[in-house]
Amino acid sequence: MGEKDDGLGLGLSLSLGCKPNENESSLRLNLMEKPSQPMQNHQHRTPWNEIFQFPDRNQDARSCLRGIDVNQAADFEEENGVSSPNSTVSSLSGKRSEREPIGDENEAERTSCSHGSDDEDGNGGDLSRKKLRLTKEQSLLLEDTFKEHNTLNPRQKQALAKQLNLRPRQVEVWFQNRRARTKLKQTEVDCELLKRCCEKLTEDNRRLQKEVQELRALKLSPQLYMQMSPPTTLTMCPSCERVAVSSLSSSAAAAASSTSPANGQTCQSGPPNVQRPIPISPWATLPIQRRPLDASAPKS
DNA sequence: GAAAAGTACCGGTTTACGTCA
DNA sequence: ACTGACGTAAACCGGTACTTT
Repeated sequence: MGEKDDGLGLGLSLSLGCKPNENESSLRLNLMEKPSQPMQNHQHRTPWNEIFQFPDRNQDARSCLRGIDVNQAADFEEENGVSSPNSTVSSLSGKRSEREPIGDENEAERTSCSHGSDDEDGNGGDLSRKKLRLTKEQSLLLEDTFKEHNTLNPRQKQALAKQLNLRPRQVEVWFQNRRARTKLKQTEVDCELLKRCCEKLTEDNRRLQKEVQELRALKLSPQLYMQMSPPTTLTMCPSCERVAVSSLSSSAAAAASSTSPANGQTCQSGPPNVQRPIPISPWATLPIQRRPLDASAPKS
């Protein structure tokens, strides 16, 4: 895979020239569950109990939907091989089922859904996997835990599973799916943002192309060319090719006459010629036409 | 250091379930 | 009441990356 963006950390940097404070910015939804806390890359996993500690350990004081002290609860599960990703109901799954300890599933078998009875631990006679919808309370607790941290270490998984009356594998799957959902949502938002940026750039491009066309047309008709109001976009010194400011006012034109002399003069770094203002057209600083539009133009 | 095993995660897919017309 | 389409979410599969032995 390589990128290992770990779901929420979608690093789509949308720096396509969109101004950061434009409307697009407000479009960006805060789908990152923990934006200030980068998702733990599983290559450098930090033990959850180091970075995810609930401040209040008094569980009785909280609702059951808030803040499991997994470090305490995990003690109950300590004896079970913690980190085995238990497969679930499917007896058809091959390699995962092989390493699934069957014994500890009995308790969590009932997922407080009405279908729990025919679950048969996934190894019974029913070959079809039964999908057990989580209850509202289970989902709430899972969501709450996910907001605290979107990955679980084995201990946390065990404890959460214990609290939820689920299998650890179910908790693991839920977290995986939840990360995938979050990433998908973030991707959708990013796509929308990119789309807007693209539309804006397309519009800018269209406008600039139109302006270029107008300028080319005007250059072919010198009379109009001299009477034209200055261009709204960039101008350039013909010799040094330095870009001047846009629209030339009279004073700016005078300044431009001193810094960007027309008629083949270069803008030498000398004292500006203030005594002899050169009457130039506002187009005097047009960019050099390196590729003549009309190669058959008179050369004199 | 190389190889194998174990583990955790991810993307993609399958499938059960709930809803609605 | 039944049914089929559809969306959602639970579960699975194969692969990758990393650690441990």
